[in-house]
Amino acid sequence: MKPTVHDIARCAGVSLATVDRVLNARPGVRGATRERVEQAIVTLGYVRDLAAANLAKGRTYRFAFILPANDNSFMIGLRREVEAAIARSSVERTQIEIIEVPAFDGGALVLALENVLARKPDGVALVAIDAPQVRAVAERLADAGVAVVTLVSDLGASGRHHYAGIDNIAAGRTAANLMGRFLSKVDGRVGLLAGSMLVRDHRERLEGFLSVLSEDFPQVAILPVIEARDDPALAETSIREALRRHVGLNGIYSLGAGNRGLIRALREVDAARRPVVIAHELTASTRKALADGVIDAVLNQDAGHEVRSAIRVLKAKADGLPVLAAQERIRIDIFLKDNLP
Amino acid sequence: MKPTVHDIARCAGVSLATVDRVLNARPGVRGATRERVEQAIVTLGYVRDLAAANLAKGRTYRFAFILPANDNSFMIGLRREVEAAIARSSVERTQIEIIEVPAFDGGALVLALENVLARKPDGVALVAIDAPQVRAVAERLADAGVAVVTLVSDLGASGRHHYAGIDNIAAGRTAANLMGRFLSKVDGRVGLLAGSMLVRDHRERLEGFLSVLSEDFPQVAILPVIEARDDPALAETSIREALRRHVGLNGIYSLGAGNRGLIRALREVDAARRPVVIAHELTASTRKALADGVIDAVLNQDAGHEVRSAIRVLKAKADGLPVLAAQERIRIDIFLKDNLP
DNA sequence: GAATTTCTGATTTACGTACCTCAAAAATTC
DNA sequence: GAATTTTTGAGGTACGTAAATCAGAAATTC
Repeated sequence: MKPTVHDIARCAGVSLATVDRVLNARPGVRGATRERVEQAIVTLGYVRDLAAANLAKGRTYRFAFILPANDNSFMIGLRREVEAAIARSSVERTQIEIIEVPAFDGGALVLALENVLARKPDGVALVAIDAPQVRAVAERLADAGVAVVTLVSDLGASGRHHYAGIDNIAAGRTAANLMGRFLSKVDGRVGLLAGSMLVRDHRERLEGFLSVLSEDFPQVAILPVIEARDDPALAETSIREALRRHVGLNGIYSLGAGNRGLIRALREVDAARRPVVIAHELTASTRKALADGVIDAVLNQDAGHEVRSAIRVLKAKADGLPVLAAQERIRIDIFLKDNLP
Repeated sequence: MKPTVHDIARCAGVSLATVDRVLNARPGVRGATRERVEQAIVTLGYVRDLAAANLAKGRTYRFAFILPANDNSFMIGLRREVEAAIARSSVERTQIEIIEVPAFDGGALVLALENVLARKPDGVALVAIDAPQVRAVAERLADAGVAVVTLVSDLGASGRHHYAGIDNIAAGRTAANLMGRFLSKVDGRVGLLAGSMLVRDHRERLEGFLSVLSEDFPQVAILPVIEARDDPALAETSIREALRRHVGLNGIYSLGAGNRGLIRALREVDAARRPVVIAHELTASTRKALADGVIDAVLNQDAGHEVRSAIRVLKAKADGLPVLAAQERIRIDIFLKDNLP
């Protein structure tokens, strides 16, 4: 039988009230007594029944999710997943608020975090921009006892308790490996389409991609990076132009979001002369492009998993519990046209 | 505020006892009254607080996991994950029993299932062999109110409530896609190494692989399938012989487990003349082979996720709750040497 | 050693649900 | 309409924990 607080009281020879004082770090227990109780807890192997404790406390976890007001499919999907979590909130004892901030705007993010700090929720999840000011506010939040989890894009280990997202260096390296092997011609020329170098995820993908390409596929030439701010229209014109200018362009790695424009530009090219294309995030448009053979591979992060994982971690941090690292690792999904879910 | 049983009682104008009778399907309530209560439940949007209910009931979920007594790394890892779940059982209100049966032995599996049926647990998870007799016992279990979940290898939709494993046809198709694209030579010859055609997962991988290869890469020739019963020693000699006999062999798809033997045989070949190799399950040996360039890609299913998912689903089924399909989808991980976790 | 402060024990209520008993009310049967 | 059965109400206890009160015991201070 699982030991309860009563068993501890009996084992330590103290009353229930004293056990409660020790367990909940309330004052009014002498050091010697406290140790006796802690000893009893260890010897009996007591673990607090979280369900019963939350019931007694009537606890609800208050969390804030700060999301960029981007209108690309991935961010829309991410928001939808947070909304789905809100719909489950009565069952999960959570109370989640979504805060939208302009995309790629460090100042706005800092302001939003400061507003959150004033309300002192149990935890915050944010799609980070890894600027020093952002990190500073994040640290103040952590100091104030608020659990901080970065989502999708990271902040560096110092600024947060946990990162719920993929390893973007590995993603870039994987893209390069696939690109190198899919390019049958040895004299490949590869173009790169990014969102913004302000966010860490894009920078890391680029870094990983370049390092593997130069190490393992030195014969492949790399063209200058095009930054399109995850904007479909901008991406479309840039790619169309690049395709026209660089006639030997036979590979494109799109490491950001907003692939609708890229795909539109690609569809204008003859199937036989289309470059090998690797993109990120499985959305309606990338899925269709993959099925049609316009895109060759999609690296994906599952927004639903990220949101659910972030909530689990926020809860654990709020309760001072450890997180199961293996369970919370967000994986890089690789989709070819044959393993579309 | 979340409505409680008290709110229902007040809203329906009945006593708490009557609400309880309706909620727990106890007899002694007139049809008209029952309807009034059900109406109140709907209008108030009541959802039973599972934590409180389980606390009151002192409930523990009794589950049985039937695993093949295979000694390949994947099955050992799977068992370890179930043991990890057992270690969490006091927190998760579960009581899990592991039952080992000889591998690839339908009769033994049937016997084990019948023993389980006699004890009537809340749920069973099994690595299935999809024989008619196995399906028949599984159906009897389901009829007896036991939740049945297949793990890793499926049984066909009729025999179980849920399948916690990857889509093996898609896995085979994916392997073929990668194989076709990785083989730079157009006149490839591909060898196939399987465990046993008795289990559905191996059959389905083979089916998917062959169909994509013949559709999209018709120039690739396929050699007869080698069945090695997931036995490393058997695999080693078979592959060594195949490599000697078929000098033009430049691709191998290992769709079963027990890759240690395959890898040993491969290491004897000159790096320059090694075939493109795609295998299943990330273990210590396949991981090392991947890092060393002996294997080119590994398709993996995360045993930890499968076990945790199976438990979540068994709980949901035991409580008559729906499962979140998106959350429980087990994904095909594709590992290259650049995205090893 | 008296006064004060600090600990500790005993007891109670509460969270939301399950499950039990007993009596009263209502409906049904004869 | 009396006897019977069925339905309903009222109330309690329990699960494991949190949080509170209040009295008394022990330690500390002067």
